[in-house]
Amino acid sequence: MSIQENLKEKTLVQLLKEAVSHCQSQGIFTGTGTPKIVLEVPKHDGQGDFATTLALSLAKIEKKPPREIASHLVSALTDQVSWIEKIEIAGPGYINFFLTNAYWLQTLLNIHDQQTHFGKSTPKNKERVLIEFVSANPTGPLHIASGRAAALGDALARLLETVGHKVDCEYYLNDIGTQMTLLGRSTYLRYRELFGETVTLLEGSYQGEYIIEIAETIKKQKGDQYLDRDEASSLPFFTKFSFDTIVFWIKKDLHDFGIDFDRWFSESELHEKNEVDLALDFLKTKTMSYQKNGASWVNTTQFGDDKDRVVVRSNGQKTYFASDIAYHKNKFDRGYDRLINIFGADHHGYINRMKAAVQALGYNPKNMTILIHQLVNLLRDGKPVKMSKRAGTFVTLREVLEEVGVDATRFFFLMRRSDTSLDFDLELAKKATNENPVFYVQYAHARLCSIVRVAKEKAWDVDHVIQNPNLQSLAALTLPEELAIIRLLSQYPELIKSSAEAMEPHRITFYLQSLAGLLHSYYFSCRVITEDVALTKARLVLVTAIRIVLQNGLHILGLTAPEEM
RNA sequence: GCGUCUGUAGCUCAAUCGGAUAGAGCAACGGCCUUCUAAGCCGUAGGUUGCAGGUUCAAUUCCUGCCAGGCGCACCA
Repeated sequence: MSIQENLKEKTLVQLLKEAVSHCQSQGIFTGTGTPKIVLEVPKHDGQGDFATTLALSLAKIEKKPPREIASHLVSALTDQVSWIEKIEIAGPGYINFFLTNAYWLQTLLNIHDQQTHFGKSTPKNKERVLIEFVSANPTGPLHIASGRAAALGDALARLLETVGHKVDCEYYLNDIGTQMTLLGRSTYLRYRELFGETVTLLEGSYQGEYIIEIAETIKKQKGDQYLDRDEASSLPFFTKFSFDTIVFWIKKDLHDFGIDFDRWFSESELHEKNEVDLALDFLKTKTMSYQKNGASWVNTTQFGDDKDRVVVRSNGQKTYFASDIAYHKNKFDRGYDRLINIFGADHHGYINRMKAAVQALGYNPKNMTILIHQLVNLLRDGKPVKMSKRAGTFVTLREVLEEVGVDATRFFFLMRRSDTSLDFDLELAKKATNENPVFYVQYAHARLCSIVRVAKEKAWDVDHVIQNPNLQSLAALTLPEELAIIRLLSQYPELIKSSAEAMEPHRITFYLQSLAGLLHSYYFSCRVITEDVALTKARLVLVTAIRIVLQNGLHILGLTAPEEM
């Protein structure tokens, strides 16, 4: 890690720790040991670069006023460190640290030194992570709600990789079962209809236009050869053809959305390899399952589920849950340290039963994280659009991508915490193209590129300037705006770590907006390219550093960083 | 009824492990292009953080109860 981070993380904390023990050895403090020392970046100007609430938390133990504790601590901090400008006690007992400009300028050197690696880190425990997401049933094109899961899962994967984990992305395909049969029959009926037959659509059958589209393709390719055959012998073909077509669409939609899964895992594969039976047998030998009323149940209640769950129905059919158990066993057996599942809120009832199942299988449920994202409320002109795949009334991800654009759609989904529901107003999203915050961020990047272009046109050797920065020349950066930008830049690595820890990519969108805001403001008030050679060089280093951080952040979100707009 | 998520400015949302004066964008109003991209900048206005208690030096944050909304509670997938 950077020298600077070590300074902040270790030395400042260390100094405080030493101060505490010093006070204790002098008998000023009666307690023993040190509480956890937290450094935070104050929200307001004039409160220092870092602050600690150490004195506040010590107050209770020592039974002394926090400010008094603080002043003891500060006088114990006699060890003079060159990069501390001054220390103040403020408010109820905060200790505020003001650091020298030179300390901050070091950040710019780090950024230029690390480039795309700035913000990356190495975890204490590197994990092999499998993120399963989207996994929508392949019975129709992806709709917009899947877009949220897709954007979230992909950003999370990039984020976890940035902090040093090995991440694979997987899509679980439900390619067998009653839904598949229903899909095949829906297409089959539409096929007959194309030859002039009057058909009665099945109860609950898929009725979207796309079914007719698939039927037409079959008609084109196969003519009337299925017309005289009975349904039973035709169905396997219609089911497979429909499935293949839809999976092709889904892959294409996701690819165009910037997401390519490492693996598409078929449910049927589990059955072919007998893994479902093996998993159920395994539970039986572990006495985690039992027979009741002719069905086979897993005792999930002992691990916190509301009720026990059926895995084999009394008619002999295995439930979906049985496949899920086998699937998760399969995942763990492939050697992953951590499983992450991203579910829509309509599946939140599965959390306890899946965790219980994992535990019944003998794995630690803590190694499986189920992330719930609340649903997307689709609106059109403020009025809710009811979506049903079967009725064929839904808005596809593709439609939104074509109308709103990939970057804006991704950003829109990632801007909100995943556990709040999200209103997606189609008219607003289209109309708001120019107002979407993603453009604000991307525009900042484009502006920075423009500065570099102009500088080069004016014969500045920008590359040379950037490649050879040193603290001395950067000392020309003295404006409060410039230092504010640098402080924000220096927070980037910590932001990435905490976002990854919390699995909350939305924090990055807010960070990027703040950074873009500072840049736009700075751009308006200060010119980078001036007659002042030293100043221009220093500012070129600054703006290119901003550009690197914007690029790195946008990359994690899966967005482009355009050079021109 | 039980479980779960949410409730913060007119709207959509932030708020670092419980910290100082709760912040942005949009919408509204008033300014700024002869100078590196005006998809921008500056300013004004906007709040009893759903309600009521509790915990403590400190609560948007934690706890309890209530109110409102979303979602889920199958031998469906």
